[in-house]
Amino acid sequence: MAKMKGDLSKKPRHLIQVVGRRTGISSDVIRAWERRYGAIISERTETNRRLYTDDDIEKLTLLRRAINAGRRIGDIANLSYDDLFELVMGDESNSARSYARPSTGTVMELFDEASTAIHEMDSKKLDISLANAIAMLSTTDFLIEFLKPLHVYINDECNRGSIRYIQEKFAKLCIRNCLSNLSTSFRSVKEDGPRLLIGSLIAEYENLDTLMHIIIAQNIGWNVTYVGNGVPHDELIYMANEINARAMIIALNTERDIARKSHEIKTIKNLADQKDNIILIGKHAYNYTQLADDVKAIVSNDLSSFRLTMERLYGLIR
Amino acid sequence: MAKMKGDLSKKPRHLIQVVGRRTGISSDVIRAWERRYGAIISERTETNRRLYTDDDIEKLTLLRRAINAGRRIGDIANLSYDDLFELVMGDESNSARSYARPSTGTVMELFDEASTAIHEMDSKKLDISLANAIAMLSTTDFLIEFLKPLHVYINDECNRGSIRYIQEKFAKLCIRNCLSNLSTSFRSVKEDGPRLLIGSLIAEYENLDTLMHIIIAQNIGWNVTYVGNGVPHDELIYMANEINARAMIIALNTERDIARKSHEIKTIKNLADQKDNIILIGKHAYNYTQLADDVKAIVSNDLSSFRLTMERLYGLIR
DNA sequence: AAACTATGAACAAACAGTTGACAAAAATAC
DNA sequence: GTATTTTTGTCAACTGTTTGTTCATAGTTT
Repeated sequence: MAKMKGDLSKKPRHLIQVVGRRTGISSDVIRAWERRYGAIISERTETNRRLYTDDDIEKLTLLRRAINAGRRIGDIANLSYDDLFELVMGDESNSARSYARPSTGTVMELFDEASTAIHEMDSKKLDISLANAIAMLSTTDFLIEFLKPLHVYINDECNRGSIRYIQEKFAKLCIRNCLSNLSTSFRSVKEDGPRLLIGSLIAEYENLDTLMHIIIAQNIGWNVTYVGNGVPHDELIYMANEINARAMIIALNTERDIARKSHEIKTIKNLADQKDNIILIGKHAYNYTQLADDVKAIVSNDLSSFRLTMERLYGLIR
Repeated sequence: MAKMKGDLSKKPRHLIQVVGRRTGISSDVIRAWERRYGAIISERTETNRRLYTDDDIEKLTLLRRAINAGRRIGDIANLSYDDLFELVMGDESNSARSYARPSTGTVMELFDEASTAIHEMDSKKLDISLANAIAMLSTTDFLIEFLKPLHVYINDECNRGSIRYIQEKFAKLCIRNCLSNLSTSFRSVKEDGPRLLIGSLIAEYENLDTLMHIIIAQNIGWNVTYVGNGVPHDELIYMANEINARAMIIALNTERDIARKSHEIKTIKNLADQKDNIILIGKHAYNYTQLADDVKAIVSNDLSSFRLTMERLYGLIR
């Protein structure tokens, strides 16, 4: 994990399409911003293709967040990263939060900062670490390179006994909090993306991984409705049909009641209007591979493959 | 709050829409105030768009608070910032005890908006309603006049069967989300308030009411650490001592295991460094009145009395 | 060949500005 | 207590600006 930034992040290596997907800004718009305001002027290949760096992506992400908060692109396009950052932070919190920006933002340092806060049980410090990580990293990197490893770390340390149960709890609540905030800041990005229902069946617990999946789906452009854990399958069907969900995600994180859940998933498949797009995620999703084959559901075992799956689906639906 | 003001805050850089969002005053009104009373005369861009400074936003916010406190815009629009500030401080301290200020019309409308969103199962809409309510109301009003009734409403409607289980779940998750955001936006307001530990004992569920209590405590100035539900009492003691908590709040929302919990609360009382400040909140806190007398804990049955209690304690400690 | 990218022009929707009108609420007069 | 005037938020009509999207044309990649 923890690939050092630095090396890669300065290298122009992303095609415009990739940038579009990762930032949620269409390629046309990125080009228009360049043409009209010189917002991001990228390198080119010998054949004139635009190539963007990770930093470009981060700036674009900030620009989009600023626009979300009511800014006009023309006014902010050529602000520096720092000014933009300050602006976005001000906009997104009605009462000005103060973000302490760490000097150098490698994933490792961010990680250390967060784990120290957990050991010290300092929720304010942990909050700030998480906010910093969001600010420094692109959303995908934040989740995949930073938060997911942090989550694993917490579980491991707790199992090893080097942090206590209550530290695990408090840390996970801070993370949940942070994911909530992130989710909210993505909510109004796309005018009206296709709707996506996320939940888990009875005998499942709430899981931070599920929340991370939500962020990724929102980041792509889905309009997500999350209904939490332990939902009876007929309720899921009802809601999916009512809100005209174009896809449904079922989180499977325990090994209990696999038989019953399998049966329920089949029922959902049969009764939901959108029969085609059921995605199974979670620690124990692999137990349902056979079932998934039978009913043509998709099993997604990690965040990266989930992102690809949801991007593909998003493309198909539009 | 340690952000270097200076450069940026004097620069006119906010469009009217942004100002509207941040102050909760509609653009029409901002323009009307300028036209009629010269309240805030902003700079313009070359193309005649209004551009406001941070200071302008603060003055507008003060104006709104003054109006909330019963002033007339015509009388106060061209006061200086300092005069306005004193006025508002005076007004708000005089009426500080009566939280019934918002015209019922506003709250009603916000309430309708939210309940419609719940019936329609539109999480985006519900999010926006909640955000609107936060923008329109003071934090206390938001919680006591708006969110608490909404919470009760959801429970009632679900019991009556007029909304379904899944609607209840999704609505509560949206509210939780919103409370998380609110909590984050309060986190760094005060530099370092006294620390407060909030959690619940084993055999308790997470409850939105608890989250509302967190906001209120933060709003007063406490530095809150929330450890969630179902925490063993010895873990609570450990953490309280480690972080040097000046008070501990225990949420009691079920009627299970009252005897055991009573015993655990006694143990906490005996072993925690700060023995004096234990506050019992929640639906079933009243079951512990006798115990509270014995161990000199405080029982708080509703948000208003909780606010008073925490204010008093805050005053005593500082 | 199909999918992707670049460019510049054109377009439409959303937004901001101005002015004037209106109605509900609040203040004042009677 | 009722009638009036004043205050104030909202809205509509119209003009101009900003900005995302689309199209036609042409080049590149696989």
